[in-house]
Amino acid sequence: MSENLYTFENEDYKNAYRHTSSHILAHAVKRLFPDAKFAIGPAIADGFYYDIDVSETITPEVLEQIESEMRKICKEKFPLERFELSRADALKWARDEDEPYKVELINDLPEDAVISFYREGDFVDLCAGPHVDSTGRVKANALKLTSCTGAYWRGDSNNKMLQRVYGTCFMSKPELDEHLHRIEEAKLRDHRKLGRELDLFALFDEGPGFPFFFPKGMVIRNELVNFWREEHRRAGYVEISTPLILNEDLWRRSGHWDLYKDNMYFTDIDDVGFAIKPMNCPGGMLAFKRKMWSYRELPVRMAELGVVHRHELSGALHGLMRVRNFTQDDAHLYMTPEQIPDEITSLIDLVDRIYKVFGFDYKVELSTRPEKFMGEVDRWDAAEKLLEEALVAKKINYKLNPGDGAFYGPKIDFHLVDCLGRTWQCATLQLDFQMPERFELEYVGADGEKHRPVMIHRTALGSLERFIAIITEHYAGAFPLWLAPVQVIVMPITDRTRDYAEAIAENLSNAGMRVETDFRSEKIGFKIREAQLQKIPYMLVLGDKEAESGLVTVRKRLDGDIGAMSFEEFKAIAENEIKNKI
RNA sequence: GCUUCCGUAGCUCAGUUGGUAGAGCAACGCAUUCGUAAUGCGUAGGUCGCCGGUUCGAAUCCGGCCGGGAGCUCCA
Repeated sequence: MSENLYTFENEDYKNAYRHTSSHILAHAVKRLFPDAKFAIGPAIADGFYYDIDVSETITPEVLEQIESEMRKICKEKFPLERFELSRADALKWARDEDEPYKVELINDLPEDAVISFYREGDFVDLCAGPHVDSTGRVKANALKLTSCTGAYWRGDSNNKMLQRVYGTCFMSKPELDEHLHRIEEAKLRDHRKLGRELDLFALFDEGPGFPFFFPKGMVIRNELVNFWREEHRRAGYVEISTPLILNEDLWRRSGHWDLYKDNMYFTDIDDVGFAIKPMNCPGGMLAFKRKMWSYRELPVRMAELGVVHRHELSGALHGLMRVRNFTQDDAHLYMTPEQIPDEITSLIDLVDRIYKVFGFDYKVELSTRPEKFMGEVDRWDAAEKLLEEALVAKKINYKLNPGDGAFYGPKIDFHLVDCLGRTWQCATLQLDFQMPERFELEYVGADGEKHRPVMIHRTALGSLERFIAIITEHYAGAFPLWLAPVQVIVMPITDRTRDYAEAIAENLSNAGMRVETDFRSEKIGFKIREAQLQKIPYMLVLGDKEAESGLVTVRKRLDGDIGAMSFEEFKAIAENEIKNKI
């Protein structure tokens, strides 16, 4: 066996170690608050948690008390002893201990399950294990409780909310410190902070969930849209635009009224009910239905940068990641059934091509029929199979999310990761047999008969807002040249070189570059500092030497001073960088 | 929406047991003309999120709203 068996390089050991920590947590809570009832307490990616039902409110001060009690338990070095009970005895234990959540858990175990427990000192917990052999294995000084929040029992908002205590632990204090330091570093690239510092975008109290974009944020947004348009033009898309507000009847017909009403905003026009669109598809259906289509024209790929409004729960809002007003880079594809596999495959390729430009790593998930759904079950099964086959054919690793599909069809989602490791759904690809039925979409086939097309809903970026949030964190605000709001800042060292600097700036501007000048009577070090903090990719430092030689001295955001060169040479470097999006 | 914490100048934050507000940065003005991450001096800026209550007196205590953070639920 490897000598790394008892280190965190061994995932099993790490999980056992952290799982033991969660037992120690429960043990400590039990000592301090004997009336506490315990739910579940697993190891997770960065640590562990335990869901607890206890009358005492667990404040940060209480968290510290629990933490020091945990340290004691570590030092008391209780061995962890496993034992098994019959179902009847296990239930008797849970009832005697007055642990109603454990009773439920035991009752839910399969008929043939082995019901095991772990004992450490006088604390016993229902648990499948495994654990480390002693509470003394857990390093008392490398343990930290990080937060306490609410969490519904079994993740169901109809159930009681318990208190979830999160903690983390490592095998040594330096590793814990490093972990905490990493989290602090990550917070520095939070898009909400960078959005304010770089003057890109913000949310105000006056519009919770309704984001503002400022001039520099709009540059990024527009560059993104230009890129998006070019990629879609090449992929055979046409672009449309549909209204923000449409008659209520349309939403009844689409099924949104029945299944999505709680998330929609409404208004009246001349006493007639209208809805503000939460999705672009119904409008897209009307755009498709405007004329009769021939099979020769299919597949039709209609894209739309659609502004949608959704009444998300206030607690779900999160910077630009989760808002109530956002622009989906939507598209609806209409095709014959035979064309489905090719279209799915080329969509997966399109998303991959786009994400590669940003150097993203993404996770793929396949979501199937939800509880609230439209249509027939066998149609759903067929659609799910098609999506699965496409993923398998492309050899893509994916996670299955049963019951997580849209109400009109199953979907493949692409998730990107934010600075704190949370994942956000961006691209989505949804197969839909329902809308074409509801809206009676038709095309004329080779046989001269009318047929019903199949439809795919999809986004590539997901929403401009979320995507901009993700790239802001991904680049930590240091956007590549093609996206940078200010690409070059021209800084004369003294007023003597102001005219020269102005001329250079004008030439750059005429060459299509986004250029700013800094003519303030500040020292060059100060100007550079500010430009660095604004993460401007190129700084041109122009003094007497440059004015005389007709050159420009270039400073790069990352590499510092890269020396003097001709204006043309600099322009060529910059243009190459922009063209290749590096 | 739920649990919990929070809300003081544009930003980051002080403000001791209730006695009606302070710093740094930014802004503005003046001086400085400087070679790769902070020149100096000065000026201005706040109904302490909002509403109500307790009190002789509230940024501070209590209640209700609004907004935010973390998480749960839900989702692009």
